Amino acid sequence: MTPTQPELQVTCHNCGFNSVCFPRGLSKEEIIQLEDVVQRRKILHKGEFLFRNGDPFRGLIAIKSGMAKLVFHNEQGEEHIVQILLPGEILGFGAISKQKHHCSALALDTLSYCELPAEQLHRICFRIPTLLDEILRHASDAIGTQRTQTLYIKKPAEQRLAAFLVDLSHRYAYRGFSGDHFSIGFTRQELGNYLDLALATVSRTLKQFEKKGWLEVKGKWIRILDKEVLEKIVAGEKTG
Amino acid sequence: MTPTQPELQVTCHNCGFNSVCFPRGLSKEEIIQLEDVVQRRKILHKGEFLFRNGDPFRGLIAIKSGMAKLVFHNEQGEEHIVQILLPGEILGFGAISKQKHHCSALALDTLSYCELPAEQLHRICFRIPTLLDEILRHASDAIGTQRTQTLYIKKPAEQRLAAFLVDLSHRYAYRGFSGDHFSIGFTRQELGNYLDLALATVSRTLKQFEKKGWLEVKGKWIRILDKEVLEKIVAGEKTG
DNA sequence: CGGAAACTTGAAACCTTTCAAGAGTCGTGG
DNA sequence: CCACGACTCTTGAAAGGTTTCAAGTTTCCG
Repeated sequence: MTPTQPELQVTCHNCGFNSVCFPRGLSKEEIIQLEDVVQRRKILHKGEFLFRNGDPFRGLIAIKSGMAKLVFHNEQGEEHIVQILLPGEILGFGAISKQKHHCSALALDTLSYCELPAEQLHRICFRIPTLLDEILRHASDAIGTQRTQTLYIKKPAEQRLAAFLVDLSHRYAYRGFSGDHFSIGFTRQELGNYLDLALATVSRTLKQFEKKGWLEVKGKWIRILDKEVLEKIVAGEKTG
Repeated sequence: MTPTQPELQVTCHNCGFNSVCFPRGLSKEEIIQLEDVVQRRKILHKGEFLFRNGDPFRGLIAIKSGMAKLVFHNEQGEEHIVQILLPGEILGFGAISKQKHHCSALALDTLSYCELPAEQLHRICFRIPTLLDEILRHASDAIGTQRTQTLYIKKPAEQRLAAFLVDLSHRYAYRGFSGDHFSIGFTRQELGNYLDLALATVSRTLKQFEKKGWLEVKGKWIRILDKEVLEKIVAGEKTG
């Protein structure tokens, strides 16, 4: 609680994400306790790493601004994008088990983040019992997210892309951004990698959605024009 | 600690899985404390539910014997098998977040299990600090498992099936069973559902592995004959 | 403004699915 | 103990969705 930059310092209690991030569900007093251990990290630029595969687990990370991608590298050196992370979202749970990262995380654009240090994690859970529940909830959410991802990969290209867009839209909206006009962060190549589609298929399907008037595509920016149809596509209802 | 069936009662400290299940990493004294809250449940028969989609989260479940499958039902009523569970494995983490289940779990054969009740979860973590770490580790493992599943779905049929078999083999071996001769639990239909392959493709690919002498297939029973080749397939190395 | 990177788009190739028919397996009852 | 029926599995052939390949077009950034 000794801000080094009084003017600029954002702490948990005055952070816009405190209802979705680490402090979710905590009382004002508990948030103040939490601030003691949460570290505000410096800014990263596009392509810089939050952590690399094999790094020791240093703590849970909350994205404050910008986007990140989580990538897994297999034996053959192929890169698989595992997750995309928006402001207000937390990453690092996968590394708790073995206390080291099995993925790399890197900035998709300029990014800032906070960290709940690993060595404090245990102690702070005991100091703030509510936090334990919240950490477990976040971990549980991470399982659900990953399961949803698996389920979508099993559907045809159209549904897969629609599911991605609808999911992103919800996540942006939930965190206070526009759910109708947002950046997908990924290039077509990366999006294809994430959804297990060829670059060409992503491009074609996106164009098809645009032709039908369901959305407007401008590079990485998407404007959702007909969310209901997209949600029907996700649900598997056929649309001419 | 008041066994109702002194002769038959298996408690954590004398359970064969206590190095992989809830008690993993706990001292003898801690295991005794844990036993106080872990409930031994009755036996289920094939097709009976451990819990159903929408049920309130009653606690984490550890399979003591038999196999279970975790299935998700989407809006259209399609069934997606999310996970297969072996003896000594834990399920239920996905339900912590919303305190209710989004999947159903049911016995693939005769099955017995233990439960760490939800209402005790918080308290027991405070009584046994080591358990908190272990619960977090198990949750973290669950994320890793689900991620691995997603990654395998992205590969061709051959690799996908090989990955499933090698994974199952490792998991059986890790829990003290034979890693070379085991049951896949699933029918071809279910295995196809799980791996996102048509029933026919599962059958064909399995037959192909058998023809090449990598394994012996007898209904649901598999005997691994050449684990090294299978692992090469998983890793993506081509094999004539 | 120019070059590199990202994206679009068509056509052929390919893996997997679907459809369908037949063989095998299991459990129950005569 | 064998027969029967139901379910499961195998296997072939055709259909289909995606990928791959490749050649343009656009966009981005120095």
